[in-house]
Amino acid sequence: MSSPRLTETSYIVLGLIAQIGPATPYDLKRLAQVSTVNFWSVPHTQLYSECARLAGEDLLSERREQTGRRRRTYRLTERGREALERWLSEPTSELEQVRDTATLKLFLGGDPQQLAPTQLQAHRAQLETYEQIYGSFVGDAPQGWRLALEAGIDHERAYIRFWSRLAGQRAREGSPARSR
Amino acid sequence: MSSPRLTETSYIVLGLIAQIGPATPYDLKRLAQVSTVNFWSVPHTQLYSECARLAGEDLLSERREQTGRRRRTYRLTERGREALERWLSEPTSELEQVRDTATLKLFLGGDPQQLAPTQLQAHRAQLETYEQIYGSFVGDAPQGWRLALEAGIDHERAYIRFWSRLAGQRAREGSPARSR
DNA sequence: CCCTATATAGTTCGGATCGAACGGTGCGGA
DNA sequence: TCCGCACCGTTCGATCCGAACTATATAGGG
Repeated sequence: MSSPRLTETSYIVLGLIAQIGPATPYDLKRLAQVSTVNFWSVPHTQLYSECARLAGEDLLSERREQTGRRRRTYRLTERGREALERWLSEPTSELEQVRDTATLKLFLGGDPQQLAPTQLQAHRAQLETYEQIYGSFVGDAPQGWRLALEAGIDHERAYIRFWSRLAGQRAREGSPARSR
Repeated sequence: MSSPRLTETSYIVLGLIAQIGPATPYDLKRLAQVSTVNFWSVPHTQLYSECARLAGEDLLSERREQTGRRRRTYRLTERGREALERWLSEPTSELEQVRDTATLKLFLGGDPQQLAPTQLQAHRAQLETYEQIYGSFVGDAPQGWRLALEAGIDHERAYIRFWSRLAGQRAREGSPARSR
């Protein structure tokens, strides 16, 4: 049991199982791919190790098939549900962490005019994907899913505005060949 | 020399040195803290190891004080500058990666009304910081710095709009006690 | 009924990343 | 002189990450 030391990844596992019921790591993997990826990416191998770890902490219970693939199915324990509820009810003042290669290039001196078209295309495609998913939620999706997706859509729109602005700008002031 | 295998972190190092001239890892650390953190965070220990690695690849040259702190100062080699220029001139279609604890809580069922005030406060403070830095750039900051910061400001505004919307909403539909 | 192709499911392993913690160095002031 | 703090640099173990691989199930063709 010891000191739990739960990370965000732990709560993704606990939280998804809470929403969909008993699941295998593989189920979680597929689910994470379409839902969570937007604001928290987890490599799939970690879902396997994380489930095992949480089972060791008695936050999940594990049942394993005796034959064939010997799949492990996990479900929430009472302790697990408590830990999740506790975490969910605490607000956080933590800010987002972002890693964006294109902005980095811009920062280090990349040419806006050259970067913008590619980024615009990528972000427009992403926005379209999100909107499609959003459209497929009728009333059945949990509130949290809708809200998180709305946040993602907002951000894609912000990126599109940003890169559009750069694309639409004449080569910008005399731009003295800085640095060196 | 071998196969360089450069990561984004590598280019941050090369790029910052290109902009400010010869520097120690400690210089880079302080600089990164105030400039890059917005769209790419690098833990400071990695700056030390990364500089050493790049020197091994002949992309940086290293000179070390013979006495006292024995600081290592790095400067760009010709090869380093070429590698940097090559990377900067390639557009990328990669999208941002985000990790945002608050959105995660929302997604997993956290109460919007409860999360919003804390997030609003945090994002407002962050926006203010950015705007202050932006104000301190008169005309002297490189174009990339201004643009990257503008992107950061756009995103903070998006977050503020988003959380404001949630804060300002009556406890939302009957919100059937979903899940379980 | 067997063979192959494809989707599903799970694991291994080495390298990259991370950050807490620690150990020196230099300087200003008592 | 020597104390204390800010500055500077590094070590180390833990975690994270993902490419690559193995194994299982199933469906369709012959």
